[in-house]
Amino acid sequence: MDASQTDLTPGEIIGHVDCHSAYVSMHRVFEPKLIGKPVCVLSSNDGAVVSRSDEAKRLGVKISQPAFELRDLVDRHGLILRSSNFPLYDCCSNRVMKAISECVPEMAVHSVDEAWVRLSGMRGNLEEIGRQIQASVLKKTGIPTGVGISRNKTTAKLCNWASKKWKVKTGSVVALIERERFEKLLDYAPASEVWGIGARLTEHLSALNITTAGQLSRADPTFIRKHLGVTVERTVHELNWRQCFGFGEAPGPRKTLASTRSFGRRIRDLHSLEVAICFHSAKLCLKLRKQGSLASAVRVFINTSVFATIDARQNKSAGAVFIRPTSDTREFTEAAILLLRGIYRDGFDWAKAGIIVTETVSETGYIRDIFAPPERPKSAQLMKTIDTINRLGGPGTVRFGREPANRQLGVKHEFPSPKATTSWGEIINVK
DNA sequence: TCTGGGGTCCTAGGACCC
DNA sequence: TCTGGGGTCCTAGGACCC
Repeated sequence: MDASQTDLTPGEIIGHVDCHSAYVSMHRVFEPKLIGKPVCVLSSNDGAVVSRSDEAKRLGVKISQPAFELRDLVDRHGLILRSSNFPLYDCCSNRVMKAISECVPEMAVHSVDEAWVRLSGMRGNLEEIGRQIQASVLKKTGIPTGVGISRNKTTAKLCNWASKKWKVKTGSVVALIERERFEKLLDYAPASEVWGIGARLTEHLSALNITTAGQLSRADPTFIRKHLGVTVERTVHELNWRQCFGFGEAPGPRKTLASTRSFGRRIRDLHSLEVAICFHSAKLCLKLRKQGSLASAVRVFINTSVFATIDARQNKSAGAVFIRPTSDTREFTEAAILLLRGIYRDGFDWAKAGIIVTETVSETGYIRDIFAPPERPKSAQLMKTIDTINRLGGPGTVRFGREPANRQLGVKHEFPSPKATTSWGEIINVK
């Protein structure tokens, strides 16, 4: 019965801030000539669109559209493409988050381009506070944002949706903290725009004659829980002005970690897959050490393309448990290679490979298995030394023999942008 | 020819135990 | 002809997010 909702804390005010066309805006900061032009950022391997400017949207470009369909727009309408540049986004994201946090008493990062802010108890007009956040982030980082302010996360996000829908009229800030005004928005907004309602749930809801956020808010929570699960029930409660999703202070270390990649071309031999697995292994062990975790369980997978014909399609995976959890690249790689050899089959066009650490434990304070083999001597010192060299000299400065020399793993990257934040040679020049 | 990567939470179902 | 029931743990898969 209980969906762990609580009645609204009196005076609770939650805001949601996100960057407009995040990746495109971040490229524009360092390449101002892109401002006002139709621009798309592509996924790794230049596969599909992950971010597009308003101008590109007006040309009809869709999120997730495959890049090869864009050629005509590039030739005839001047559409500009950029390959993704994750170090750049990390750097910009940190600056945006810092700028937001300087405006509010409490902030929680939600994703690379979104943050929650708690405005409860702040004095003054809420819409005005939203505009101040927006102006401050723009001034300090050059990134435009939208702000939605309401009573809980779900309603704040819906307000932010409205701020984009009526960008000009609202100046991309919408604050609705009275229920009556919010209900008008509920009846206008499609159910698919509610946070937590994706494509599949939209279909299910539609079959139940629920197509607007307002209809969803009036659905029977017990019925919803029975048919669509407890998460959607919580969403219904939140639309009804209750609070089910906590503000979410700083999250702990990640429980699962993954490193996966599609290859730029198909792979048909075990050796090439081993090279890729060694690359992922080194990357994951670095991630583990950075967050102070050890891997206690791991899974390796190899897949053919999802677009391959049925009989040419294979998804293979195998997992293992570490009796003594580890973040030592040598041990981890050995285990991963053994798993890979167990699942590899000749005669298929492998398109993607990866490793998922399915279970982690804290470096300090986990209980040792008395039958576990002893740790390799000086493991921690060796890993620390490697990490220090690679931090100073750049990723891949020192690596194990089986790791690939080319850290791109043959991925396509045809439309690079200046490495303005990571390379002295390409730093931006202000005249 | 060419269609991302990295997370989260929840649930169903099988294995196993007593 | 009869053929338990309930708990826990694990895994796979579904659904979501950005």
